Amino acid sequence: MRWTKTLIPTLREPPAEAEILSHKLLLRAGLIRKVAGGVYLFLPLGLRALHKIEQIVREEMDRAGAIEVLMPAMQPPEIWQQSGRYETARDVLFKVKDSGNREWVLSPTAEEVITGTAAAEINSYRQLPKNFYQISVKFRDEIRPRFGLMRAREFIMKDAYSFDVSDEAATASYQKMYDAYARIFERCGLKAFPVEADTGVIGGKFSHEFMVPAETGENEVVFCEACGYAANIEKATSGIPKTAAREIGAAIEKFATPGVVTIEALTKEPCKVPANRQIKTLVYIADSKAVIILIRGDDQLNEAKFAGKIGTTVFRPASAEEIFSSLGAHPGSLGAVAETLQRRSPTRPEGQTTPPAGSETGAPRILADERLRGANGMTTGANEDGFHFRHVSMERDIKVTEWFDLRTVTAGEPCAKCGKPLKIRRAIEVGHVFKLGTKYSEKFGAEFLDESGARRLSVMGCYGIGVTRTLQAVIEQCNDKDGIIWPLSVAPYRVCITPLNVAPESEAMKLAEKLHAELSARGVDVILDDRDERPGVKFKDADLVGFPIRLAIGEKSLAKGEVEIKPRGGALQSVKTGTAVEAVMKLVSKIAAADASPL
RNA sequence: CGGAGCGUAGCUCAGCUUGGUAGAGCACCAGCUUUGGGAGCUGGCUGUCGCAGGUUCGAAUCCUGUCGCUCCGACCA
Repeated sequence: MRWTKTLIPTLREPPAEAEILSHKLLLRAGLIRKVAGGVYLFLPLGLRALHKIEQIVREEMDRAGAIEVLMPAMQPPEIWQQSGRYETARDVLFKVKDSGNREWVLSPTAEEVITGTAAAEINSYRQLPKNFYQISVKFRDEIRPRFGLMRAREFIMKDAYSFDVSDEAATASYQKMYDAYARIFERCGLKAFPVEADTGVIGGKFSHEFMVPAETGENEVVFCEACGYAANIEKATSGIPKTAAREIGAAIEKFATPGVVTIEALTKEPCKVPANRQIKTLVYIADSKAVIILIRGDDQLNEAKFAGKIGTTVFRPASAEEIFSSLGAHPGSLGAVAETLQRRSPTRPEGQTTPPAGSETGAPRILADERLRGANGMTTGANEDGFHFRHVSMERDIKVTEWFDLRTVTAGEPCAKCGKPLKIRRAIEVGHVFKLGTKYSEKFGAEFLDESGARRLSVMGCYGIGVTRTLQAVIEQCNDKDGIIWPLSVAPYRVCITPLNVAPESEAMKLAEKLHAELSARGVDVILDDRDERPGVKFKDADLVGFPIRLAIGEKSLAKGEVEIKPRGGALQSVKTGTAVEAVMKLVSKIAAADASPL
């Protein structure tokens, strides 16, 4: 390819729309352009890099035994209602209407379509296992798209769906994908690592996310360097001890706390109650009902864990008014001591716009964090503004409906497996594998007949890779002050030939043409910078775009019968013109070996 | 959804407070010079000042509305 034949609109200055480095580089290097918020155009160079990643994904998926299909981006809402995700995923589901006012769903993933297809087409255990995958445009109605390709409304994703005869077989399929993912990201030059993850709106039994460490990542990962434990903070647990029990038997006692409405304030004079002896009371509205959450004063609620326990994704913190109408006090004086709840629950003010909080019996569900189990001598709000209780015993004074792990792990807590201190760092989620079980098989009747003629449900798994996000993650991880440093495997072109004189009859240009032809013939992606620009401009652009190898042909070295070969970010070497092609091939091998070196 | 900020040339931005014929740098075009790390000089092209209303003799500038973009928040009572 010749530079002047394609379009590489590099920018000297980063556009104001870009905040993080990889986004700036995507724009500056002329890889993408924004068409609308969260919606991007891939320019020729960006598309080439994207295709390289897609090809790696294809090769590894094929190698793992998956088969490629292509499913529609627009899907009938009925199947989404059938799976239940029309409701549970409604916040992210993109919906459009056609001219006949018929509604369509723009697919964020394709469990519904593929499971329906499997139900129709797979009838016998002889046809299993199967793993279908596709690489296609996906849609999410993001509340707030940001960071370029990181969180976009429209993006490219590889999604795969496995069907197996048994739980054990499904676990094997899961493991195959897990291994394939590790290879895929390694081949893309990414230092990605798997972490235990929450299953979110996809549902399922367990899952792992593949994470690329990056300060700009939107996920937090808890990990243990000693034993290798790693989990998304939404899922992570630790070996932190439960709250120590204190004097048994002290009677519960109300005391005045005028103006004290925060955990922090209660720790100070005159109350002086340490945060770890306080019970924090939170109120959420889940499926239009109030749910009380109790966690220790010095802990923080983990909403993802909470969401996983209550069985609905439709929830939000209650407003101060809702809280007052259901508990009789404002935030800051809340508690779950049984007598203060019974007093309120059965009757409710007339004309209330908010549905009465609580279950049929009138008592709200009370979910408590495991760390509070058995705690006594605690302090909590009295459901009366300006008053708290002390000497509260979890068991004696509070009727906890369910105990769960609801708190968020913090750095330094002991690892649950080995006891060493946990660390936390930010990361970009580039892949996610789920063991789904039979959740979707049941909804769509994906059954088959086993050897004995019995009807059984397929056991499923699903597996996603954010292809466009992976592209940006590569840039986020591979760059320096001058621009991108592409791994060989993903580079739009591996070699950039830079003649400093581009006059057609010049010796430099003739040699450039010859080397371009020879390298192309050897199967190397190569671009010839035939622009009539000053050397500085061409070098700056080559660095910005990040070609792994630059081959410069200037008068000075040409006079010595040499050309210059320089790996991006590495040392320049002069070689005789006659050996230039071999030298480049050797350098390609060397870089390839370095890229593939153990992480 | 709440809050804040910003919309002026392809890009980065000034001008707005105090209303009076639209600006700079880079980019682009032409010419000359230059030619190994984003060159210099001369000349030139480039605008729905986001959009719609309003105030005014006159609006990029003031007012209202609206759309878009960016950031923060939407657990920690």
